Order: sequence, then structure tokens, then C-alpha cells
Amino acid sequence: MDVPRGLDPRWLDDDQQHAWRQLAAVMLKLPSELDHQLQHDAGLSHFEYWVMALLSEADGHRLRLSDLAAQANASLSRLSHVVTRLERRGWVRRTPSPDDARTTLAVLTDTGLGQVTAAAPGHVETVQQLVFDPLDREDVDHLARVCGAIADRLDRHRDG
Amino acid sequence: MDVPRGLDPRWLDDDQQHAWRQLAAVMLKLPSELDHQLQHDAGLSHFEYWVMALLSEADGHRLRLSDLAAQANASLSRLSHVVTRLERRGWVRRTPSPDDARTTLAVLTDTGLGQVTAAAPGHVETVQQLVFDPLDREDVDHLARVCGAIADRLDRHRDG
DNA sequence: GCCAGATGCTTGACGCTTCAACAAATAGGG
DNA sequence: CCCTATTTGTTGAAGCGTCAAGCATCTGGC
Repeated sequence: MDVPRGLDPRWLDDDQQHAWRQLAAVMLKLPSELDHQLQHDAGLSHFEYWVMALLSEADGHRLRLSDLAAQANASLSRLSHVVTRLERRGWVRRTPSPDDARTTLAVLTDTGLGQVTAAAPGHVETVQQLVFDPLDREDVDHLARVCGAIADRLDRHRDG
Repeated sequence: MDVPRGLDPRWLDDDQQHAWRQLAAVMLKLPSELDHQLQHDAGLSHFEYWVMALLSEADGHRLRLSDLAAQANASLSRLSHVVTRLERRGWVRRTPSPDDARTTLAVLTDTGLGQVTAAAPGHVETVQQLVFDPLDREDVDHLARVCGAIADRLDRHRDG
């Protein structure tokens, strides 16, 4: 990771150390809680829910797998596996794209739409309780700003 | 998830929606980048690094498995598996506790200490680049405050 | 037009996490 | 004391993500 030889690494100072631990705690625990609630109440992983929610918002309830992967922040491989599983349960089906024979569209079925719709209220309530209840309105702005900056940096890190 | 019947769920407003998407993006992508760097440069997952780093800071380079699990925000089962793998590589060993015959101590070996020490500069540099470089000093405060509030909420959610 | 490289997606093996079941030791109430 | 409930930890199976390899299709320069 390009540590200049002969120079001290840029260690984290106390503030950074503290902030990093809090962020790491959220990264570790929050996904597990969300998975737990959704699994228990709707038989879905958080990622499966996210994918189906994205499809439910899309025109014609369908998206190219690549686009879906990008919006879900996932690898194409991961998405392909998940779509296969959702397909087995009848909530999503694959359709060849009319424009480009390479690309596949994932389409949310009516049953699938019903599934997300039913799961949504419980999931949103959990997000409210775990993420937003402990925050005031200013905090929400800060959260968006800070995470937005990091997320941008992460995007550029991939190709840049 | 206790959605009051007959009442509308507390849907996310636009600001919350936006903040939630940014946070989700960070939760999805940052761990993967950290794992990638550590795996490539040191043959460690981020979680393995985290565990060994915690041990390296502890008195006598040792901690009860329960305490280690709590500090690492992990289940006991997950930790037990990881310790087994680290033990196989000679970086950690298990020792029975002198006080309580139920508890096991994980001890970082000298080789293990060398391993974390060698991995640290590269890892810290990555954290600086991906997390703190896009933030100014105020942002770091906000990050700590916001994630601290969420992390507290998550802790209370488990037992409370 | 043709062909090399790029793009889009799938697949199977491997490794890690979770979950449930279990075992051993301790603490606490009667 | 004893018996039960709790704490601490391990294990194996099942499920999911990553990785590398592979195939089909498209694009762009010649």
C-alpha cells in the first residue's frame, strides 16, 4: 500500500482512532442486525431485499444485471448467484435484453413485488430504530456528507 | 418489527433516504477494500487483523475469548473458528484460564506479533486513504459522534 | 468485412459466517 | 449442600461471497 520507505507511516491520531473504532463497530454490527430482522420476519437477507427493492423502483420492474450490480454495490458474480436463488423462489426471472444479446435483464415478478412490499414496513421501521432514532436532523446531514465523501473515494479507488 | 397496525409505517424522508444509501454504500464497499488490501499484502482478512491487533494491545498479549469477541464485535462462534485458523498458522495459541476452568485465553505468539506489526503500516495507510483523506477535522468529529450514537443503539438493541 | 480486445454474464470450488446442538464448569437460590 | 440456570466455549452442517476460469457477444481499427 505504498508506504514511503524510510518514513514513518501516517498513524491514526487519537480522534481518528476513536472515529475509526465507532465506524468499524457500525460496519460489523448493523448488517448483522438488519439481516437478522429480515431473515426472521420475511425470510430474506438484507442484500436480497436491497436487490428486490431496487428492481421494484425501476421502470418495468427490470434492470440489466450490470446496472443492478452497480446500484447494489456488489460484484457481478455475487449478483448472479443471488438472482439465481431469487429465481428459484419465483421472485425474479431473467430475460434476454432486446438490444444486446450479451446482457440479461432481471425482472421482478408479481409475487416478488408482493414479497418486498410486505417486507418493507418492518425493514424500514428497523432502520428508523437502529440508525435514525439516535440521530437528530443535523446528524443526518453529517452522516450523509461524511459517508458520501468516503463512498466517492471508494468508487474512485477502484479504477482511478 | 412492531409496526403499529392500522398506522402508516415511518417511511424514510428524502434526507434520510439519501443518508441511508450513502451509509449502505460504505458498509458494503469499505470492508471489501480493506480485506482486499490486507489479503494481498499480508495474507490476512480484516477480521483476522483486527483480532490480532486487539491481542497485541492487551496485557500479556492475551484475552479471554468472550472479551475478545465483544471487543471485535463478533459472535463467540465466529471468533472460535478464527482463533482455530490463526492457531494452525502459529500466530495465536489457546491457554486455559487459571481463574475459571470454563474460559480460554487467546495468546498472541511472537510470530503473530511480528505478523501484525508488519501488516500495520500498510493497513493504516489504507484506512487513511479511504476513510480520512476525504474528510476534514470537523468531519472526523461528526463521524465519531454519529457512528458512536448508532453503535450505542446497536449494543442496547441486543439485550435491552 | 474481419479479427483482436473489450464487455456481460455464468459457473464451480473454496473459504468464511451463521446457526443449532452440544458439553463443561460455575453461580445462586432454597 | 444440591439442583437448576447461566456462562463459556466448541463443533459440524448449511449457506453465502469471492475468485479464477470460461463462454458468448459486441466494438473498433484496419
